[in-house]
Amino acid sequence: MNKKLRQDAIVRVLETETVSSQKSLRKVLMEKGLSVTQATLSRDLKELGVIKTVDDQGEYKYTFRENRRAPFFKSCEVSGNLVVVRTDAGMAPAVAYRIDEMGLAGVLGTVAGEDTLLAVVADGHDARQVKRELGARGGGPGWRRVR
Amino acid sequence: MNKKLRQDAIVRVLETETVSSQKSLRKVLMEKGLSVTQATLSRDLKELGVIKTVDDQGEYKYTFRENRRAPFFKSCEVSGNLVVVRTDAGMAPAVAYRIDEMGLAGVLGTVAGEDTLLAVVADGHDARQVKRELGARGGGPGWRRVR
DNA sequence: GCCCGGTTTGCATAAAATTGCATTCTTCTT
DNA sequence: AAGAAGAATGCAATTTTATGCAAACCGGGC
Repeated sequence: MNKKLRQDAIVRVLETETVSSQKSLRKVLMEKGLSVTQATLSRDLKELGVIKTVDDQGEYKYTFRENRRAPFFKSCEVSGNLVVVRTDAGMAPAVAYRIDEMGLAGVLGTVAGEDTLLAVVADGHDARQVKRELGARGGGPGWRRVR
Repeated sequence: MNKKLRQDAIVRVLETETVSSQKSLRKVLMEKGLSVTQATLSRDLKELGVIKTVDDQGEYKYTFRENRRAPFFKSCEVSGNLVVVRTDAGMAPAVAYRIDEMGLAGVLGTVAGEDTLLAVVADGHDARQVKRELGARGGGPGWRRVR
């Protein structure tokens, strides 16, 4: 599909350059050989959760909504009845706390180190389901949010 | 000054109602007896760091940039050569880690409980200065950011 | 292949936001 | 109190963004 391609390109552009209008974003994309209209960009940006913010110099600039959300965790994998969650350095206890707070079905408890935590899943429950639910809550960059 | 009054009102409105355009924000303010033009609102919103986001229902809505920033800490006080920082539940270790990372002059080390941490300041250094520097980095809601 | 449902896109236009400029209001200074 | 410098605001015009609608496109079943 062409849409995904284009939206990926948009993400890449916004991550590297400062863009302050859909018109100029369009120009950049055109130069990369991606032909697209401003109308489509408006829809893409809405879909991607891109917003127009004001930077330090007081200029308008497009950025990702996600940016501001605190990175929640970096990865999340299953091993047997354990869910292994990696976080930013020092964040594991905080994340563990949040997970406890969520009260996910089947989670017996969590143990946090510095940048890793384990969630222990009860027998009879599926750790992969827990992983899925954590995934839905989203991680940091890399865990592209599903809408 | 009238400007502050108006901007405060804007903050209050955006905190309580869903507003999706400057025109409708204007209407709300007018009803509250605050006469203002859309142009001024554009400037106010820019100044306040208010941005147009997309909510869960896929509708446009104005919100504060600050919202998305992870609450860093809730309060920060000095007692002797200690800086006492209160955080959200479970966040203290993470915040302590961040503070260590900042490498502030005069901070010998930090000790974190669950929602409170202490930063120990060396003799000859001023704990109040450390507090000031932490404050500059900003806390969560309540620590209104200075621009 | 051909038709059907859905999704995506462009076009044109409406809606919304930003800005230059002139005017008014504030705050100092003298 | 008068005047000057700067901030704030309205107005009008421009620029930017959003969207209704129709055409183009895609994937699946027949």
